[in-house]
Amino acid sequence: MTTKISGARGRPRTFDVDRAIETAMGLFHARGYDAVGVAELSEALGIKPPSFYAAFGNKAGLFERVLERYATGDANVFLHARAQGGSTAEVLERTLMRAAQLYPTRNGAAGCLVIDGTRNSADPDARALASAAQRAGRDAVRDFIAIEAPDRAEEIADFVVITLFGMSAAARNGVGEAALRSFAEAAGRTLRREFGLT
Amino acid sequence: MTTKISGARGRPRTFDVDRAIETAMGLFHARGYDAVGVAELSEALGIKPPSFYAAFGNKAGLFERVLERYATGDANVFLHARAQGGSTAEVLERTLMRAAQLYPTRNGAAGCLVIDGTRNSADPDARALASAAQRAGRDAVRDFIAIEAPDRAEEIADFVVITLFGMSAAARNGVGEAALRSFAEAAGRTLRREFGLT
DNA sequence: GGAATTTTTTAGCGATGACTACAAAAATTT
DNA sequence: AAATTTTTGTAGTCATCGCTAAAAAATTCC
Repeated sequence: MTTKISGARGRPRTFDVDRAIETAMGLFHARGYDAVGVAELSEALGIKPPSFYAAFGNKAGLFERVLERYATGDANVFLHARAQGGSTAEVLERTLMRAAQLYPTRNGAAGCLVIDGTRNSADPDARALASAAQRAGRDAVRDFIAIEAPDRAEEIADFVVITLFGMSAAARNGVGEAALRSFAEAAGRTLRREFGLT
Repeated sequence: MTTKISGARGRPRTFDVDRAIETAMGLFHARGYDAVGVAELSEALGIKPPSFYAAFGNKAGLFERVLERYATGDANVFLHARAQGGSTAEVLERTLMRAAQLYPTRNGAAGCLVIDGTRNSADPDARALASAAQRAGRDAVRDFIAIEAPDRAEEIADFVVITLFGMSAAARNGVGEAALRSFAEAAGRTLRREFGLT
């Protein structure tokens, strides 16, 4: 159980860092950053706290890795919606519809980890990490909108992110996919009607 | 400083319970239930923990009093919007506009205490109290909508509360009144266009 | 095989969480 | 004034928080 591919010296790790990040992601997503302690994380990862700190530095260090993984995976609804192409309105509508599919409770986790993972957290480091990830996501949406509507990009981006905030909070409160879909569809129509997007 | 109106026996209280509830409301609203400890609450109230527990039973007991006060005051945006009369759409639009005015950060607190005060909380009692208050608010909105649109009351109530969720989360993230207003106005127009309310 | 390196485990650190036993203090009742 | 009732402050309780010192264990390099 200790065969390691890399030729690194020293005693090899007995756990998979990538799997550990996935496990931690599930816990943080389900219950929020503060509510998941290092003791519980270590237990879930099958390691002892010193191994945890040797691998990730501290709790916020693991959270940073988790957010990085989260933001580059399927959970980044805008990134994947844009990759499918189409008009500005089509991409934004698809973004909202992907959120409606993704946000409802699955394996105990609901909503968006970046949006709600550190809400009410008492840890400034964790909050800053989530804030940075959120700003990056918002900037990507705004820059994309600016291609078609540079003058109203900020305004439209606000509308999209507030819509996602509502859907994430609702999902965390147990609202189901059908209601989220209705909300997303209504918001999509508003993007065309109110902001004149095509 | 110990004159008491009531003819109750025993040593009189040296602090005002009503003022204590207001102070605690501000702290819970600004930072969330879990992030405000009993030690900090006691300090802010100018009392020692035993006086705290004698007066409120426990931390959740104080939170219950806080929520009761919050839900019967100006923070209950729907209650006050309905009291001003008007059509269904007018009352719901006014509800959203009041939220846009009320939710931005004031004295460190932002958004809605009932919606976001226990988000990610590890305390099941506190979560249940906020859930009950939230359900009561939603039921009031739904019952009001049902007078004009009984068949679509649930659907429209979902739309309204998800909109409020988004505005509360956005306000807690620092979004200002102007952006909240735009969002509320767009949602108000959706209520008329999509749901045919007058 | 011995030295060097890295991760592991054991066992705990100090700080803070919600909460409380107990007795003194301050009021009313008799 | 004495008894009763209630609140007060002192000084803790135990559990959990994030985190770590120290040494044993498991690998590679020479």
